Amino acid sequence: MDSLRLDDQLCFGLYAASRAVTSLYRVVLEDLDLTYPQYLVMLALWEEDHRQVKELGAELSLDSGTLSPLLKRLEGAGLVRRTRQTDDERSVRISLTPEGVALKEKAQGVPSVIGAAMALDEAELTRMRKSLDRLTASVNAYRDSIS
Amino acid sequence: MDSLRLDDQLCFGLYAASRAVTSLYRVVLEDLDLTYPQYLVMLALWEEDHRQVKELGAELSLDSGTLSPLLKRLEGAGLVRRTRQTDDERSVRISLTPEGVALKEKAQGVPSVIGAAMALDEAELTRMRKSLDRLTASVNAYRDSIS
DNA sequence: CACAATTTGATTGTGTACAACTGAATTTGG
DNA sequence: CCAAATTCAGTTGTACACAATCAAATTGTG
Repeated sequence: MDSLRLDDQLCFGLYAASRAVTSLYRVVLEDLDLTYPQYLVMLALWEEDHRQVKELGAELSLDSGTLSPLLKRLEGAGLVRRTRQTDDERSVRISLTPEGVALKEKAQGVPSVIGAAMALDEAELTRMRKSLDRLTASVNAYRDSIS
Repeated sequence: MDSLRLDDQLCFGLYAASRAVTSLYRVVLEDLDLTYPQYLVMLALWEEDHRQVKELGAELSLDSGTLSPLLKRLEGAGLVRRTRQTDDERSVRISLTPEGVALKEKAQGVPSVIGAAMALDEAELTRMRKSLDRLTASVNAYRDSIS
């Protein structure tokens, strides 16, 4: 299993599955004019509004190089507002606009469509999620240990 | 399980795991001066040399918009050659240079490092790969059916 | 043969990802 | 109290992804 031929069965599977899911979201989110990463940010804000860029980055494992332009696009679309915090001028607070809050209604149908497309039963879904979480943790720990 | 809160547990897990694995490859492939997608192309060519762009695209599910610039970078690095086919001037044949062939030796150690980092036993690895493959197939089929 | 449809790769434009760096603001150690 | 270190967001540069479009070459059909 250490050959260059079989090596990537899992890694490539992961890479392919991730792109497939993203491309499904592309179609499903077309109505909302959101990309998948933008949708993730909106999910985080619907969950808890008024977050620092840093907090969003920690939750989604994305850095400012990705989030800054993404948040500007969401601001351009009128979904969020970016305001400097008064007590700490370094940090920027991201808040939903009324339009951003309202978009949550339109997003209600998304999960069930995605769920239907995945066609996995509850047990397999749970098992997979756990495996993925452990995989991410292992891989990140290993990467940090060697670099 | 259809709430916006829980929706993305699996999808986000997939997204996060895929990025984590790619970031591990970034470190591991540093020595070879390859990105992960470039490594995938090299794997495909080590497996079978002299392939059309179209064939590589089919194997990796990547289109020419991704592959054309990527292959030019590999050509710039001296790893592959791009030649127009004489019998069909539309198609471009990608061939490994001696340097490209030689790089395979340096890549021998990659799979075991990745395998160690993932820390999954054989059974879980197999189960996960199968789940991912089925997931990809379901999701792609569903996407095609609605768009 | 003519010519419309298809195939193939390239190009353009948008949007992530992420490393590396910058600059301003804040915190901390002495 | 103040210089050094740290934090935070933003910017720059490189490299995917992928939709849309294009041009050239080939193929199928009448």
